[in-house]
Amino acid sequence: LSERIASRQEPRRLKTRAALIAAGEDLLAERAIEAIPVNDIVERANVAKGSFFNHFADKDDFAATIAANIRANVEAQVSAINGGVRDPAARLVRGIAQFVRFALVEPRSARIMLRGHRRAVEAEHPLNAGLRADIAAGCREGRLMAPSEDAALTFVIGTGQILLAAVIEKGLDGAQAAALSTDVLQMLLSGFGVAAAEARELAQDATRSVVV
Amino acid sequence: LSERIASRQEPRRLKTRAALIAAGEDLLAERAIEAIPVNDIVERANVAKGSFFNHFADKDDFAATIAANIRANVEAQVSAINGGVRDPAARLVRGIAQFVRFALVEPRSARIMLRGHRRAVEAEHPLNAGLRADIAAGCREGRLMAPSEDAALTFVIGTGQILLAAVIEKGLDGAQAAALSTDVLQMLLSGFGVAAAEARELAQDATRSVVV
DNA sequence: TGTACATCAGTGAACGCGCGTTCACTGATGTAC
DNA sequence: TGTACATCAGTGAACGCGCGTTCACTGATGTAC
Repeated sequence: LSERIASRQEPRRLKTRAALIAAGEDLLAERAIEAIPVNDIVERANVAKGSFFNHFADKDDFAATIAANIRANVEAQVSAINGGVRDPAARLVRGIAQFVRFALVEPRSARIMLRGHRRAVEAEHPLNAGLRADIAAGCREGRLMAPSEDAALTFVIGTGQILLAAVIEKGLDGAQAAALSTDVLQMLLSGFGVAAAEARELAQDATRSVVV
Repeated sequence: LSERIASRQEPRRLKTRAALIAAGEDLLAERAIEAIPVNDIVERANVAKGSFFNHFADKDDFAATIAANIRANVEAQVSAINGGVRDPAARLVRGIAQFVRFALVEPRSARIMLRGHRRAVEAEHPLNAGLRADIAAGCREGRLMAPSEDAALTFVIGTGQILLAAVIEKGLDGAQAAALSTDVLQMLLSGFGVAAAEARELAQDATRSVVV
């Protein structure tokens, strides 16, 4: 939105900005933006208070910027993991598995995402649009069975969210997260009418290739 | 905890307290406690600022009291709806359907519950303890099939949470909520290995008797 | 290469508003007689 | 029933702290010559 003309001091500027954002990610992982004084942010970033307002209009702008960064990050990871994978059933579980991996690799960001779960159910959310397409394709091909597309989407989102929450809140390690994800994703595919044995295999493949 | 000796002025006291709590429920449904000034609470409750601190130690105490009330309320409703129902599969979907009904009947409270979703995954949560028992019984009897009890519990909680979120955030009416719940609960039971036709029937019974 | 300079991000003291909390006082309520 | 009283919840002005935000100034950076 606020595109700025590149300046000679761009590197200096970016360094300060990055420090602020890193501090914000640390603090937002713990509590909501309303409960975080600007003082805490700049202190952690080792930056003067005034600098904060050189970079962000206000606290809400700051929080929104960080949330948008994270969302874009996750979206990119999920769509990357499915590059070249055609089977809609595999795409579903691989996408969720990548979501879980994100929680393991970047727990700070995942925590922030979990807190701001507002628009998670919305159809317009890009992550959800991708899911919806996979579900629609799967139903069309007869690969997946679901009473309705809306319900299927809701069902999948719920599964993804709860896995994210479980990994973060219980502090699972990689092995535990992989085990739980495999079992839950198996149940998810069974819910779509995939036979138990194949569901397990697909779930295992997804978590193996992704969670490690 | 802080049991107090009954006084002559108990009714007067309770009236003020109820007004504060009602105001708090209105406001907490919109935003977190940190973002709600005490001024707003007492103004909406038509009560002097000082009264707030006659009743609650501080803002956090206030928010915690409201959250505990709501939780107890939901727990009572869910356990009531399953009185006399034996079949674990039916108990699962009826419990979740009651959860959805709660979102329809008391959207304010449901919104607050959704916001404070912190400990939702915890096994010790009474709602989850009940679920776990039903799942364990179902697996023992061969009525339900799941790769692990933990995964099954996670799966069910995720489904319940996402339905609550969908009803609240999309503002579904009773019919829409019933339709979505039926479809999602059918998929949930399929995930537990219940045959499609029977899963649909159980899901329909649960939402019919409960959501209306 | 060295020096003077323009640019622009960084700085932190200062401001004043709004907040949570306190407390001396008011007055409503039920009781004693 | 009526009146004096004790109790205790309600009241709201006052307090002072901490907050978000501003802005005049500093100094780092790259440029011109």
